[in-house]
Amino acid sequence: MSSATTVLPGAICLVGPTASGKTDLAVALTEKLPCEIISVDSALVYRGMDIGTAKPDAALLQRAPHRLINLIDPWESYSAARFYQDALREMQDIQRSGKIPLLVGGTMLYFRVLRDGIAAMPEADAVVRAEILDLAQRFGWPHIHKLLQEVDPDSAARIHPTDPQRLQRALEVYRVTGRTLSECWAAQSIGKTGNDVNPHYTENEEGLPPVPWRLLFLGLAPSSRALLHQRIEKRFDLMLEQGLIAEVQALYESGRLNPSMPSIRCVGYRQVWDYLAGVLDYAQMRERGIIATRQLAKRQLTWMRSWPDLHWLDSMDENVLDQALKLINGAAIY
RNA sequence: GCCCAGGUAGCUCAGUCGGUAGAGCAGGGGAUUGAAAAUCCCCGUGUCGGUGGUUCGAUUCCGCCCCUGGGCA
Repeated sequence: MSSATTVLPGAICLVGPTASGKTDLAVALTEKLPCEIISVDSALVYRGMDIGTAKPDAALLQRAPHRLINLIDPWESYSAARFYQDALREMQDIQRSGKIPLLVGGTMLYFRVLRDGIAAMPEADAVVRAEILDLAQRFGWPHIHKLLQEVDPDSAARIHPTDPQRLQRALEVYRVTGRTLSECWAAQSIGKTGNDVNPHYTENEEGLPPVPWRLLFLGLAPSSRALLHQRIEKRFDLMLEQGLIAEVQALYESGRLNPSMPSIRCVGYRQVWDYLAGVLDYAQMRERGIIATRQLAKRQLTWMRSWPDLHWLDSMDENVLDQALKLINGAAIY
């Protein structure tokens, strides 16, 4: 068992809620260890969305390059499965250069997909989604739920009749493949950790397995939630000062975007969009932006609390860097 | 000082033709498989401003008082 474990290459995963200081710690780590950063963030993938996503600026990127940022335009969409393939490719590339991948971010589903793998399913199908959406708008989502119940009762039992995103996806998978979600999942056993999987994995119709890497999870969070909230408020105001509104205005005026798109649903962008559309006044926009960021941080912390083998680091501790190095050395990641 | 409109959950408010009250937001908990910074589910006892009166019973009707906003002087 342990002999199989030792052949696996190691990677460091630094996770934390928004505004916890992940980037600072990651950059500091690159200066102490032979590692390279891979971003694990569903918002940093968008080109032209810099201020509101707290994307590292050019000077910082010069010092510490980040992979998997600025991949797509805001009218496109990314996916967890695409992240898996992109991240694995970058991890292997970093490994070949003799360095350690340092995966940094707060998109916990992406980390989860690396850790557990993902079943073989079709990618998003714009035409089928539009058909389902049209039906939903005419007859309501509970009607979609009934349709799903007829073809995939397992999923219908699991998905709430008012959850548009999951209902749409489940019915989409069935209409495109003729297979139910449960059937797709059954072909792929998930829930194992990457540490236990056979390194000689293959990508096939059974889906993507847990990545054949030993993943060391470091969780960065401030010791008090009040402190994090303070930081979030300050950072949102800083974004406004730095020109968040102008950044969103450019997107608003591009004519290619609307508030139902994933990019415009990002925290901050959604609220400024509503401000530009006259739905919110300035004070409401600011308040809701801050609240939405706090709620995001809370959801991220919830994921982290349930994460097995997560090593906690206090972002307010001045010796955070030493603590992190100690954990990495202790895990003998290289 | 007078007139008007209000004072109900942390906030914004609805409501009770008199039988002690409920939405949204906030907050808490939980889900989470190709949009995840997304999407959804569950959780609501609060001297109904104070005080007297009418009443079997008042947050609801009436009187007085206090507070807030607007108007008139």
